[in-house]
Amino acid sequence: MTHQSQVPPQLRQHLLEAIHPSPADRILFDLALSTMKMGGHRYGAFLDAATTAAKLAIYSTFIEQGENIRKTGFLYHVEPKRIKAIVKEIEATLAEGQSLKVLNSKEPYYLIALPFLWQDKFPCGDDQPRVRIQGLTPGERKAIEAKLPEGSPNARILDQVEFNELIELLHEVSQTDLPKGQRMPCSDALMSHIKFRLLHSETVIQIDSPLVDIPLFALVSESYSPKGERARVFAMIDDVARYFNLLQAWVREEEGVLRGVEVFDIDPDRRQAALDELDELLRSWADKYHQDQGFPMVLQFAAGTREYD
Amino acid sequence: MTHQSQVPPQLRQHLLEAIHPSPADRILFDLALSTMKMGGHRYGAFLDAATTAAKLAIYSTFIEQGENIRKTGFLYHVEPKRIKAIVKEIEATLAEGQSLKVLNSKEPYYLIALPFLWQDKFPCGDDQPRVRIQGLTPGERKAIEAKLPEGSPNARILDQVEFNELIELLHEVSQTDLPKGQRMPCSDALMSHIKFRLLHSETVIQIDSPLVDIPLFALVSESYSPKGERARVFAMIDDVARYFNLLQAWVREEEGVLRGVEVFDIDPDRRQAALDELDELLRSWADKYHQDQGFPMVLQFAAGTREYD
DNA sequence: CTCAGCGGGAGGTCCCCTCAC
DNA sequence: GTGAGGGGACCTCCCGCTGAG
Repeated sequence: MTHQSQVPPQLRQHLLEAIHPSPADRILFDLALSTMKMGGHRYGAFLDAATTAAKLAIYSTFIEQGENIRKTGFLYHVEPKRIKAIVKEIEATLAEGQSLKVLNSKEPYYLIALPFLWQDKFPCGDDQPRVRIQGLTPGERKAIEAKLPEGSPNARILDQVEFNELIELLHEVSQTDLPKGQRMPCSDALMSHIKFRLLHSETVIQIDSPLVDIPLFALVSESYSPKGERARVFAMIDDVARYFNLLQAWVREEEGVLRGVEVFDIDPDRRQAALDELDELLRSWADKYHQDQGFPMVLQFAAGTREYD
Repeated sequence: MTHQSQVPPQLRQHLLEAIHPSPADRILFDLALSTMKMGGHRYGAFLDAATTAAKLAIYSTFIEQGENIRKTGFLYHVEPKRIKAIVKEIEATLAEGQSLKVLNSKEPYYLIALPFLWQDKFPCGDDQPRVRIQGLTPGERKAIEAKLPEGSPNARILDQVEFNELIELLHEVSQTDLPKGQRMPCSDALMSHIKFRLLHSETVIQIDSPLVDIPLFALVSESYSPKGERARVFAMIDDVARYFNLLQAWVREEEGVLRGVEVFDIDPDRRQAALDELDELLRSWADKYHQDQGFPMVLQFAAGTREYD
């Protein structure tokens, strides 16, 4: 997973140069990469989330325009019929909870929850055998268990059927919040997708042994995707969302908002020292003005190589 | 326009609390508001742009996976057939220029270009009459021209037909880059949308006079949407895109990247002074380390009210 | 067995129309 | 001018099936 989850900068650059996207397009592209490639969300899930965002924008305008369907329709080039359906859908959500398709926190539930549910449903003590297939000698069991890498969680090795059922269960659980109308059945295609994601991310490995005629599956990681990188990607998305929010206050010209961009060139040898100094500078500035029970503030900053001019 | 282009914070808050979106969803929502409500893009244009972004993400993975259609399909839960079509579409774009639907720079061309094209095609000298309708006495002309607000650009007042033709021309021009296959005809619905946008933003006003039996249209602004706010919205989108890019380098743990968030509380009376000091602090830090011909760097920062914890 | 291709259903984006208030 | 209907075309996201290798 690690080597693929990195976006190759040269390919990204190549694409961006050819398409010449606007800044808004670049945000969408970066967001798609973050959520789909790194986060493991489905293609359709990303599109649904974008649609939901646009629906919310329409709804907010609908309210501002005095609940005028026609005006809202003209503003965004949407049919009155559709506006009405969107408004109804959103008000249903406001009234009785989630029915809009959004990107669930961080990553799809059926991926992140798998290690926990596996260990919960198929635990395995240190001295218990991990393989529970009938008709194997202790030696044959050990041969299969020897294929597990170091540090694998204590969990039973499952056969094809058990593994499929586990995924199916996870998929069911992940949809409990959704209204009955728009639940996706756990189709073969979806099952293959989830399986592939788990194997590709090296959360699970497949063991093919000549001793058994069906493939076996073993949990080899405590969590989906490398922990450090996942945490950083999540922090990145969070930072961008908050930064976006700050800048909106700046656009509205509210009081107590500062926004700035400093463009400069630097001696590469002094770069790290400069960044360290900056870090310290900002920290001490925040400390200097911090006062308990005061007005809640946040300062965000990022510095690095300048790519767009 | 000015009062509507502001996103009402309380409604935004209400929606966000009810939906409980992930940070990625909030970015999408803010982006939808910025491009659609403030930027004037169509609903469908935003969805198309989001789809394009997801297609690019798929394509980049396709390349990384050694051009393996099936693997890519499994990773994102997309049919091989569809992958193939997407790859073909993107490679056509890479080879022979734009064919993907993106959000054109800043705002839709048919809106921002209108004031310029109007003044270009229907200029009007200071001493020339702005109304060129047959059968009006000079006094009647003056009565109509008196309805124009102060500071209106020097341009002729158009009748219904001329105005429609102008919009149609603008729409044609805005599509010259697109391949023939996916050009939208200037339908009645689209025409109404564009007209409504122009009237709503107070770029154009409609004049109904009992002296003439058809409605007249007058250009009353040099540019679509308030200039200052539009500039700030554009800067915001640009900032967010660049900030996103910086953080991706941070996620990859590249050298020479600094990322930080400072959370603190402040005495409201000292807030402005603190922000002024911070601004000066960062400026002098950048000046201190600036060196011509050095390594290109950028520092971005934003500070304001803390809303999400 | 895998793998490519084909058909179908559901739903959404577009377009246009009429009729009552 | 607004709301509430009707219609149809087209595309895309999903699914399942078949037949060649």
